[in-house]
Amino acid sequence: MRYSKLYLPTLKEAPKEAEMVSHQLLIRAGYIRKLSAGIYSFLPLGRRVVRRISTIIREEMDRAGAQEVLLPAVQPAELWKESGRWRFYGPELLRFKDRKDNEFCFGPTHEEVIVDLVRHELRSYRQLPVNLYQIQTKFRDEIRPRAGLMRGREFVMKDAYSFDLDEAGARCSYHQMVDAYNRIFRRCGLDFRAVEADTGNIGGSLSHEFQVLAHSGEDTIVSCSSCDYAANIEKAELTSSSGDAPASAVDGEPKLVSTPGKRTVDEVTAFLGISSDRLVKTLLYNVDGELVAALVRGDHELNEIKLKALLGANEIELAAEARVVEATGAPMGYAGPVGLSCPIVADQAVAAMSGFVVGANRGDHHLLEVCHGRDFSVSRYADLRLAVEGDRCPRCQTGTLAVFRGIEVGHVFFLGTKYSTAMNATVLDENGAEVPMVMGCYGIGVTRIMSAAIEQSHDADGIIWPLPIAPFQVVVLPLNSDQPDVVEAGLQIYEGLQARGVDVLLDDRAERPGRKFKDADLIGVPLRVTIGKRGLAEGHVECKSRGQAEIARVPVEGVVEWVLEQIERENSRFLQ
RNA sequence: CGGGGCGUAGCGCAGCCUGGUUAGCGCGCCUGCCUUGGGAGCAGGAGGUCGCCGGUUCGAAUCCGGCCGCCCCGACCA
Repeated sequence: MRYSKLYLPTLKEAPKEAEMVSHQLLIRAGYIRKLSAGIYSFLPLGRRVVRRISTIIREEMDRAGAQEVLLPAVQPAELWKESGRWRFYGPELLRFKDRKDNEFCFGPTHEEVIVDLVRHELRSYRQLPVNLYQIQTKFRDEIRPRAGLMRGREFVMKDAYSFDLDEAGARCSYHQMVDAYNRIFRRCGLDFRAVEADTGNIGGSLSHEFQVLAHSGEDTIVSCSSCDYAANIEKAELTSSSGDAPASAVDGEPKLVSTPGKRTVDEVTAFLGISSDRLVKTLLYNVDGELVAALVRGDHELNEIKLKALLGANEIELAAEARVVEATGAPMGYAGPVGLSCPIVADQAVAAMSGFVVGANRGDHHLLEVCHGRDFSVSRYADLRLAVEGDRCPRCQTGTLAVFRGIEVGHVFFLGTKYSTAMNATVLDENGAEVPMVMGCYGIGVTRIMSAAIEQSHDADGIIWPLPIAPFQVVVLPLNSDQPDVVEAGLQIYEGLQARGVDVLLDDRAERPGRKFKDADLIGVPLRVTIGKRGLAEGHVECKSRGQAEIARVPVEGVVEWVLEQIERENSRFLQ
């Protein structure tokens, strides 16, 4: 491709709306433009990256035995009513009516459509397993779209759905997808982790997320220092360590102490001169309408997902201030378990404590030397807190957990028969019995990968694409557009590379060198061939990798080989 | 939805508080000259419903009210 013909508007300054690096660079480097909140156009460069990523995904999905389909984006409400999600999906589902007043939605996901497709055709266990996937645009009316492609409303997603006769088969399909995903993200040149994940509202029992490691990631993940355990922090289990041995109550009774104006853990512990692990936080939750108190040690954070699971609740939220005041008889900040009438659950670490500090359910007062069992009773102890750096690994019990930030680029779910049962997608098994197919679903955020790759790989000058997903593999810069020999050499190298199947961008603009360098760095093409008149006079050009400082002087006739070698080397790094 | 901020040329911004000539600046764009190893220089030029609607006023980018859009934090998120 010749730069002079490329629709590639680059910007010197980032639009103020972009805060995150990947967002700024995607706009500045001419990959995307915003149409509306969370809705973007992809310019040629952006389109190329989407295509590169999609190609890798297709190759690996096909290799894993899945087959590509293309499903409708617009879906009739009837299907969603059948699965029950028309009611449960909420405002994130973009709904509208056609001219005949029939209800539709723009698909945020395609379980309903795929089940409908398959239930009419798959009738026998002999036809299973089947795994169908598609790559297409989804729309989710996010509460708050942000960070460009990272959390858009409209986005490109690969979604796959597997159908098996039984659970064992479905598990096999699931693990095939996990393998395929590992290959896909490795081939995309991403530094990522597969982590155990919460299944959220989609349901099911087994789930993994694929998280690209980046400081700016929205998700927090933990991974073990010695075994391969890794999990989203929402999901990370904790076992009670030896330090958490149950404490026995000592004789005595709580002491009421005045703590004027001290509400937060920090304020109270500083005021009393104690460390925060000597205090127990009392959090009042509204659990499906009922009030429940949850206790965690002062230096710990409650994990709401664990609390929700423990209580088997549909909906939990921190109780509103008025409710807290009503239940405790005290202003916010002074809640405590002693004398509370609602059920009390506590983190297992609290079980190991005795003689601790809690709120007194009285304004400006706390209680010292409180013991559970003696001063109040806990209906259940459980693992309720958020994991932190250094916690013992729940799997191997020897390693410790490290905390990372991640960007979720893929998510696989073992669905079971939730949708097949709801929508009556059954086959006959070998005994002639009608059984619901066992499903799995597997998503990859194609456009989000673009953002994630940039978050992970950029510098002050711009993007540094991993070679496998770069819009071009090489950029050729003839620096002096007024020197026929320089222009001619550039053209020869360009054509030579094209002849070998290399995706090459020739900067044939009559721009000054500085601008060509700046643009090349900004758009992030991994390999660069620079042709200057002085070097050319000596028969060489300069070859460089975007992410590295070294410049190799290569004879003009050796450039094509140099590039091919680099591509070969890069690709082998990323599997293939 | 709660909190905060913003909307003036393609992009980044000033002007608004304290109303008053043709609404400025930088980048980009066009023409010419010049220049060609890290976003050059000089000269000339084009480009604006000041987000929208209404109000106050002799007069509104500026003051008031309503609405819309966008960004950030939070809640939320197969």
